Amino acid sequence: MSEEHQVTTTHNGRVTMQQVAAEAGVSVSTVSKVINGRYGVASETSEHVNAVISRLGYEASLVARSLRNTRTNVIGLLVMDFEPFSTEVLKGAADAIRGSGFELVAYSAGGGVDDHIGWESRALSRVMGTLVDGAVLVTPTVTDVRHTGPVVAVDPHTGRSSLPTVTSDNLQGGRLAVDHLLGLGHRRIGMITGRPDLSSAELREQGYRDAHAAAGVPVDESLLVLGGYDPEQAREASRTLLTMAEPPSAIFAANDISALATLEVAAELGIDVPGRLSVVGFDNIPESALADPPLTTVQQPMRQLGHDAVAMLIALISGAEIEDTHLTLETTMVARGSSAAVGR
Amino acid sequence: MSEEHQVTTTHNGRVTMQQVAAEAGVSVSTVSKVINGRYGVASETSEHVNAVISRLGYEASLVARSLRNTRTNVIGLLVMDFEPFSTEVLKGAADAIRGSGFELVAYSAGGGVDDHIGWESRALSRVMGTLVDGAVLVTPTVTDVRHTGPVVAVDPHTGRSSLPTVTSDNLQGGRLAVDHLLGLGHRRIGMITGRPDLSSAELREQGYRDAHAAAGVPVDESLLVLGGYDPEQAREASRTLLTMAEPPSAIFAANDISALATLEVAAELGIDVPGRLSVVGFDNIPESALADPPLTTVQQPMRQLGHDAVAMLIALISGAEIEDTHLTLETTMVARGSSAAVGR
DNA sequence: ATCGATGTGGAAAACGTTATCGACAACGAT
DNA sequence: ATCGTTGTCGATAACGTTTTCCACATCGAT
Repeated sequence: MSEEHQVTTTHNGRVTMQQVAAEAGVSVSTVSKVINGRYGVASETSEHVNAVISRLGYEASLVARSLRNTRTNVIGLLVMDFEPFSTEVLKGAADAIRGSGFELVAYSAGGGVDDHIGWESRALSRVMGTLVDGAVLVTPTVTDVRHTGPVVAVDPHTGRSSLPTVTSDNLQGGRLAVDHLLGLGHRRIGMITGRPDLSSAELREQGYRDAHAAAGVPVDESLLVLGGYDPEQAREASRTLLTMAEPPSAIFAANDISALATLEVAAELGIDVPGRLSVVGFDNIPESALADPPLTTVQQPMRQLGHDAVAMLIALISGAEIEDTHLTLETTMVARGSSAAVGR
Repeated sequence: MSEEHQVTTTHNGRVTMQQVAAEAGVSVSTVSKVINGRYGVASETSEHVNAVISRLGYEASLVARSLRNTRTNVIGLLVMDFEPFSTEVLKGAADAIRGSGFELVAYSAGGGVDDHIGWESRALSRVMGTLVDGAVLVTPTVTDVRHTGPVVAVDPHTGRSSLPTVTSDNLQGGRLAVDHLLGLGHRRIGMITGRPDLSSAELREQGYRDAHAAAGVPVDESLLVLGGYDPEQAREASRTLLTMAEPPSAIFAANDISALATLEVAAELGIDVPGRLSVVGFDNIPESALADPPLTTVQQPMRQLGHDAVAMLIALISGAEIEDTHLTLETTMVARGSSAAVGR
């Protein structure tokens, strides 16, 4: 018996197309055709080659294939870190990828996050066009990115950006929160505002104003205090509001972090929540459900963000011309224990 | 001025090494040497080439590089789906990857999960040796996998497996839970057991027995009822236990899912928890903290699992011979409102 | 002047695929 | 008999890197 047919594995341990061809007694061209179902191979040989393939357990090298073709059928999702927000987005993205013919891989910047600025650009240019056909960028604040290919940003804060974006409707969310409080009878509503450089903060504040305007309630400017999305600063702001001569009966914080700080300050001052003070936050982070009392807040549709981002990305990759590349998704109220009717 | 230096981009939009070489007036070999810091190129030309590289924004194609080299310096993490458990593991893995020189990518099976059996094998053989140097497998139950390279499984259930495994100590966790109840004075402790085919269930039950033995409390076999990790079956089991002639004062469920079912049944029957019945679960899923009352449970060190799995994988990739390839990590008690001293 | 060192650069093969194109046989039609 | 036609298959050139090896020049020493 000839030992010619002996399968010699590569140093890698992988079976290569060469080996399949040799074992089947045909050329690599033929094997390739069989695999890709190209026309021009007798059904007889096709079956034989397939038999050899499964016997040897051959799997095509994705790397070689990607080098030859330009498409990889993989889309990447880049996150700075796996915190709750990006994790939820990731889940939504995973849902959307089903049956699309694409695969999803998630990259964390973790590897070498020496300087935060520009990591997106670098990570992107590394993978784009070689490992993935397009990318979803999940980032706290989008710095502008020179992109080599289709990119969609999921960004809770920036809003408008030069690249296609899916974001949640911060304006509507702010309105929702304040409408909720107005509906409970509150008329003096304080607000702890967010980071002034982020459009999300600006929009949430605008929502606060719009809700007041729509209800015909004048805004007392002294009730808006800067919290900067920062717990310490928010604590300070809460103290300012709650020790006023005529303190508000409710506080809308631009951020759950800030809202939780407000709850702490209220507890320190012996102010009962929601008896004497209602508090509403924004984001619905996991801690909020566990707070005492559980925090009423505005929920961002995080999974939906991920879902719509990959849907949009796939459309872009397929060469479709999208009319509006800025999607904003609606937020929802999550009413919990920290808000109640005024003067109860 | 000559237009020779005009940069012609590929169809891909990427700058290639050819273009850099042409622009710099050297050969591709030289460019490659400069990039990889090989010996044999004058510092003068080196600087010049580097200047051209940054001017053109060149980034090496990872695909081509991977095809040539056998190492990719990427490790993959395969999950069936992004549920809470695998997500936490992922976070731990991301932590462990920092500064290791590797990058982490996460694959979800989502793409084509037509048949669940064997998806691990197929996904693995697709990426292994071409896209990644090794993989961490996060899977509900490890089916044995023919692996082409270094693989570490993170498996909450199977325990012993042919491949290197990181798992949590189910035996110790079971003891912990029952010790907690014994410490509260309970002497008749029911158990809702898990799926009999999983070693995790077996070990948790053994922990139950060990704790009893250590405390010198005899085990009443009629207090062990099969729950099978399934909510409906667990509900049934709870009813059986709570309607006995001499019902237990506490129940240890092999699973948070089962424990929550027990809470529901107790509520239906008008049994006060923790007044007349203490309940302890296992896993600490997110819902448990939100249950009424919040569930006392045993927490698996999920992040640590991920962390140790990549640490082990990196060691394996580096060719280290590991003495013990089966790591089991300790669990911890999370005491919440569903357990209290007996007969309070 | 000639010979080896030494320093610098490029040509070419290889990694594992896929696509193009041509070779060759078989065969029915003229 | 000759000529397209059709069906089957294989050689070969890419894709963008890295590495090995060879060529050439310069220079100090005999």
